[in-house]
Amino acid sequence: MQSEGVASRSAEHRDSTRESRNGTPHLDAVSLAIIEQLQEDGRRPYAAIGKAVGLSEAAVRQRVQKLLDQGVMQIVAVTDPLTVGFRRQAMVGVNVEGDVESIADALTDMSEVEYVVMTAGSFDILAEIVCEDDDHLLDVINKRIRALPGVRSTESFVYLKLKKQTYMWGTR
Amino acid sequence: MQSEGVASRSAEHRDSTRESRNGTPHLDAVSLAIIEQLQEDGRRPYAAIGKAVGLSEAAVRQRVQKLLDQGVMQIVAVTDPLTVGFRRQAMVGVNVEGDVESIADALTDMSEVEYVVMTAGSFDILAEIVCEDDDHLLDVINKRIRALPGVRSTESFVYLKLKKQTYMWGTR
DNA sequence: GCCAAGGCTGCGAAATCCGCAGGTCTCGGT
DNA sequence: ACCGAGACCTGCGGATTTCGCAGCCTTGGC
Repeated sequence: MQSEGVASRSAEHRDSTRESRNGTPHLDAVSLAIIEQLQEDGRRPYAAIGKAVGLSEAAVRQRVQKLLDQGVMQIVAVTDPLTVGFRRQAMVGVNVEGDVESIADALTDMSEVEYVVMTAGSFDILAEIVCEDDDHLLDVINKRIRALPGVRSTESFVYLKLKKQTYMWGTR
Repeated sequence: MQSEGVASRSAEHRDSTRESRNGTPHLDAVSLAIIEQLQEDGRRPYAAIGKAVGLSEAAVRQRVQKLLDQGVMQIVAVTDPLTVGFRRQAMVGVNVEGDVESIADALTDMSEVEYVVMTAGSFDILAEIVCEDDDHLLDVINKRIRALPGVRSTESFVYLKLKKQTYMWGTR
């Protein structure tokens, strides 16, 4: 049953999370509600979530597991690295000539890069990087990122202070 | 099994999280190790974490609760709003004349703003905003942000595709 | 109509969470 | 020096939650 092959047969039974064109699943209202619950508290018991969204404990558990497996969401601890102590952080705007996506992929492969997004505007890509110290930061930006073939230019914004960080879209 | 814990029971004074001048607590190695565990899996059982860091289940539970209460970390579900479906996202660079922090606070108060960071570079502040649709996005940027007294200029980067999003500083 | 697949429910059994009492250590006041 | 307060840890039961699985229902293909 581990088909997972290309298999894209049109055979499409009903499914709370089915694939659309690029492989990103479409979510129904119940899954959205479950995610909202977990955005408030990632450790909330399945039974409590079930009560809130109108499903049994087991059903919630299965759906959560599926959302996790599909990579639609992740349940994790988030912190402000600056608060936690060591490390330098910065956002880097990148301009690319040629294939933007391949550069984005290259950035994604770097362990120091935590966040990569392709954008419209005066930057093609924004990447957030977390480093040990200034030397490390400098090294990543100047030696690694600027060295990528296709990178036309970069601009850096070193983090001074994180003011807000939430994950509550949908609940307001 | 000699729990290879991180705890070094001697040199350390008491109080695993004590305040420094700005109110941000200083964390000891054990708390860092606990956070690392929860960055891998926010639902990992306390007993398993305890085994990994060399503490009892109850001790881990107390520390996690404290870290949560202090706001040092949060355990939540994170998603890519673009994947989840609706909503437009953008990063906005802001230039300020006068008090930067008060503008940052004003941005923090907006529910559409999920992320605010003060930076060094050609922007004073970077803010990530999540909106219902293009109209909403336009409204927030032009009517709300630009209207703030002290905002000299803004530049927007509309998100096209999120490529990477991790929370694993410290584990590499 | 029949069958396969996906999803939901309803159980026990196992594991986890929770609250609390009791012990140790350090600091600071008397 | 003595003693109390505060912070932290451990060790327990008991309440909850998680887990795995069998069974039922519905949908869509053949």
